[in-house]
Amino acid sequence: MDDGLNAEQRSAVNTLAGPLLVLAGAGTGKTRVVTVRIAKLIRQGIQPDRILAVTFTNKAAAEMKERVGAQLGKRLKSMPVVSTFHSHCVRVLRCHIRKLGYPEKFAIYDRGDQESLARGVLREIRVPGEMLKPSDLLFHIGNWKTKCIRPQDAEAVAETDKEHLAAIAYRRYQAKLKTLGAVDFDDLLLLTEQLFTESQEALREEANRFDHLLIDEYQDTNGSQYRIVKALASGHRNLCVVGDDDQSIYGWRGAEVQHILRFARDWPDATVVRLEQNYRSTAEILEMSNRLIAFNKTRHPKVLKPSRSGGPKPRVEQFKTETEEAEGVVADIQRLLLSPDWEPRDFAILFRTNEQPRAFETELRKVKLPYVLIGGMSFFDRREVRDLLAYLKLLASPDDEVAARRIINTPPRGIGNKTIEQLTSAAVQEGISLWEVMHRPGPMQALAPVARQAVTSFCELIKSFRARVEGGESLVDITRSLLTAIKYEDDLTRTCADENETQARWAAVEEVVNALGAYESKARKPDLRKFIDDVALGDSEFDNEKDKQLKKNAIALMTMHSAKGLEFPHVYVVGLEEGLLPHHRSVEADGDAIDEERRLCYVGVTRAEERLTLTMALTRMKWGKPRETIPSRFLFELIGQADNPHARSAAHAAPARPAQGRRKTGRATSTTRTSPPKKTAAKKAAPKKNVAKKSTSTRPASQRPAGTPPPRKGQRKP
DNA sequence: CCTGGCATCATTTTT
DNA sequence: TGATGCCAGG
Repeated sequence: MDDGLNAEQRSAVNTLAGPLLVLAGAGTGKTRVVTVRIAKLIRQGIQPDRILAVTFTNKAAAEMKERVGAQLGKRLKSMPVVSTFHSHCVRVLRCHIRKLGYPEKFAIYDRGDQESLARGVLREIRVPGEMLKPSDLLFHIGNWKTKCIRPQDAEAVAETDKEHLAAIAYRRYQAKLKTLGAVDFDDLLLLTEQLFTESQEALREEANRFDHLLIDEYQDTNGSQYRIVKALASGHRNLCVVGDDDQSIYGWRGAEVQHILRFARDWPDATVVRLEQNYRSTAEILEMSNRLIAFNKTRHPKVLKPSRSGGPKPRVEQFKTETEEAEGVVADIQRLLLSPDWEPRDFAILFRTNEQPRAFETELRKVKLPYVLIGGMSFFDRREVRDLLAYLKLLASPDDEVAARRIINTPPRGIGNKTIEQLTSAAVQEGISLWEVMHRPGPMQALAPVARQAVTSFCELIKSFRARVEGGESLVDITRSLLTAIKYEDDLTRTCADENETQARWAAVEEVVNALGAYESKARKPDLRKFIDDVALGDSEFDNEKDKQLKKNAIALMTMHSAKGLEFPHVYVVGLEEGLLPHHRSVEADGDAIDEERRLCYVGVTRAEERLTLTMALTRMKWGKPRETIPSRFLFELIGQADNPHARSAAHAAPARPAQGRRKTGRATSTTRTSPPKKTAAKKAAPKKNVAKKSTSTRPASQRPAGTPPPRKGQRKP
């Protein structure tokens, strides 16, 4: 049954017991190995539902489920549990969170909710916006949470004024979450971890639920996840982790490559299997990729070996502006699409930041090529979607203050800021929720009669619909009638500039209703809260939509982050410029930030199966102003001076470069390049490169001005 | 209380 | 450039 597996893959599949680390390079058939392995476990008599596979994204989970299903046929009574960390933690917490003093029906706050909450907290403690913005606060809280620093300890570690302020706000934020019976994304992990340390009973119960634990994308686990994994696996020790340290791109979210790097130390009897045979990309693409990633200092050494030969050479293209970059790329795609070999879905344009796709979108629209913009959590950020979800949340959990605030006066029903202010301060004083305070005679009497009336009827509205939910009526019906009751469509008509916008927004509302309908018809026992959880965790019907989008025959536009795990015949990695691909935040940060950017770039280029195009713009609009750019250092690393005369000449020219500072980029690290690699040269003139091996090992020291800040640690191991 | 206009502000990646 | 916040007028 493991026919067609190579030796490496086979050994990964056959090590069924004990700790196993699979170091799977890009395009080495990792998913296949994992699914075959799971299937094999089941064939050996392991109960499917005693296997827990944890993936990083919902998409990956869905895919894995599908493939395991395909391997085994549908006649299984149960299926392996495939879940993301976050979803699994929700499941665990729903059972045990009482032990931590939270209500069983806790609400999950997404980013938008967090922001509202943060805003409220800052208002309450009267911190003016210029001293600490909600996003700043969340940034700090996020940092602390990923480092497991509790609110009460944050002040001790705070250094700057902002941090001290944030520490105070953090206490309040966390306390508030708790009284509201809500948890944020980080809490899901943090609380699970806490649960496991505080309750042996809960830990035992959860750990005993499975005999085999499998973690995909292990390089992206953060501290909490790492400890949760350890806790769950230390009993049976049947832990299989799969990942590629070279593709660790979530350090900013607390992921630590160290976890995968030291797996063998954590589990001394671990088997380590390397998958290096790449089935995805042409030899030349791989050569570039290998050469690039070799500049990173800390990694499990591995070199991807090609199985494909031939194919067009990877190209580097340089344009004057980002508009021309978009035009150039799109024109190239258009040209290729003339051939019957390719269709739109074979193309992907990968970028670093979310402002980049704009130019490509307009261009693609202009020439009427179908495209999909993946990611960009735009859908849930849309006003109308958030509004409707807030109503649903309020129906599901009465104390959801953030939701309440959002829709208490949407559409306008005569509850203005002043009223809300009064109610809030009363709630703070009495230490109760906004919802509760609306039922206290005292604070209510203090309101102006008109406002009081408005508040009362709002409460009635919510209560009546909540009763219908509890009565078990169809959620879709309830939602439809709710939308009618609040005259939401009228409100949209009123507030939108034109009819198109109204329609678009209403369509989004309908989409939510449809998703609810889909959920309702699929779920055995539909539960509004579960639906809302799924939406918050990105595990909803919407994602199926997104997946369908990907399957739509369209050119894919996405960030390199969201491209992980995907592959396309034609890949355009765009915006290879200093400050953009090594993002300036990473350039300024010290430590391993640049290495992560390099990994990101590596992820980008290794998506390409057939043909890779790297592009950059010589000037790029920033904040409405055109700004000169500098070619990304990765460009030089990718090309490899040994292979390309222009890259070589660039390297030779380098000694001149330390005479820098003429271009006022303000950063000492900037290399004052005057002649970036010429596209034609890179494209055509590249001589046959049988010298790749040599070129990987030596990055001329001269290429980077000596002694410039980001110390080149890029010495690769022998 | 609501709205629209003006100013200001900040620019990464996402479960 | 675009998103958001604040203020003044309705």
